[in-house]
Amino acid sequence: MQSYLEKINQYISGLDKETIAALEQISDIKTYKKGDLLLKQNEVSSKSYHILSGIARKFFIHNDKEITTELYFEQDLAFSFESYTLQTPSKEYIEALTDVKVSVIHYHAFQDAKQKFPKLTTLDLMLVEYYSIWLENRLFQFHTQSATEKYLDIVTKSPHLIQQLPLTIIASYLNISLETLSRIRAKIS
Amino acid sequence: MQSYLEKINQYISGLDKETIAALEQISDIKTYKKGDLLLKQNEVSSKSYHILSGIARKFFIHNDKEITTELYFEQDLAFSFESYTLQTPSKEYIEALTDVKVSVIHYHAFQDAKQKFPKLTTLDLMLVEYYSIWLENRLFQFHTQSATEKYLDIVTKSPHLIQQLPLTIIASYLNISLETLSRIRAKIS
DNA sequence: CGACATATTGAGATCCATCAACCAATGTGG
DNA sequence: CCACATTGGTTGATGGATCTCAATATGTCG
Repeated sequence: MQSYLEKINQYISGLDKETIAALEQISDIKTYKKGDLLLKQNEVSSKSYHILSGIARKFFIHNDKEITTELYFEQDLAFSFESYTLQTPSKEYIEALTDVKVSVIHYHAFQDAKQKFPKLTTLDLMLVEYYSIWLENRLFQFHTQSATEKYLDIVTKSPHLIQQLPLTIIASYLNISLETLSRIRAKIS
Repeated sequence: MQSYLEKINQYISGLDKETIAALEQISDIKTYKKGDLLLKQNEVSSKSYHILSGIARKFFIHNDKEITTELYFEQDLAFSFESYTLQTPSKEYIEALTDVKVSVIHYHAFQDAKQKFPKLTTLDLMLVEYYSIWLENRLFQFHTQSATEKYLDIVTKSPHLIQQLPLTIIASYLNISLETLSRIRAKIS
């Protein structure tokens, strides 16, 4: 997986100048404040946000409970996949968890660019493949791991999550209650 | 989602003869008997199986328990996504649940074909997008639904599952125990 | 300081898994 | 074609993981 990200980055580095120029031309730098919503529920996700700095999350509300589906750090690509791909209303919100700086590309601009620069289709494919594998692994987690195991997993594999995010968000990302998470932490240390 | 499948099928219908011929040239019809393994754990998933008839499933074993991750019916595409994409050993098995007839395409043959027929890259992208959305929705299920809700969901949305598969498989697909599923069914009817 | 968000801890309830016994249908070898 | 094994499903008893509700503590910021 790590190496697949490298492969993607290599692919980007190897793009011709025209393709890169086309990408830059349709990109737009924006900033958001902590707490701002980059995408609201029922809105169509018509832009992709490449995180340049800061942290964001994607979440939805079910039975008055917030469930975090993805956390975004520097270099990540944020958007609601289903909404973006089908151009239908989003079930999810995207929220800035800190002040955030992003590079924005509009859906339609990117679709057009793919027509003119076929290498962007290949890039798109690689990115979606990467996301699919990530999704598969997350499903695998929910299929096999207990609350404690899920927590230990991010402690070892993604310690930056724990250092930079409130437990409320972590719990909602692991789909366990804040209380359970608190108890797990007490027992472990 | 339904309509996205239609869009994909339309795209295939609209392909030029050369592209279609190239696809057919690298396809191979094969049959498997009920119980046969189309892919074994630790094997690299080097072929995709387009199901022409019959039923198959993908599963892995965790703590001596089989967990079914996907069910394949006519027209579905069967392979272990991560293993196929990264060409690394598969965590999962693919098993024929009935006698099965498939059209097989080798990974490398398809990669080559994409080089020569760029429309296949677009097709590949659409298929992976479809799979990502499917994965997102499955994750959504596991995040939000109880055992009973998951069961009712397939009763209403995929009744053919219940008609054609033993409860053991259904339970393992919903990630609940066979006993729990049996009790849910008893309570409902 | 006061107010609001964040985290901890306790008690009780709930969902579901596990273990075990049992039943029904199917099929196979002698 | 019977006897018995195998597969698939049901039902009961029990326990564990985790949720919910509620009270309390800690932290942070205007």
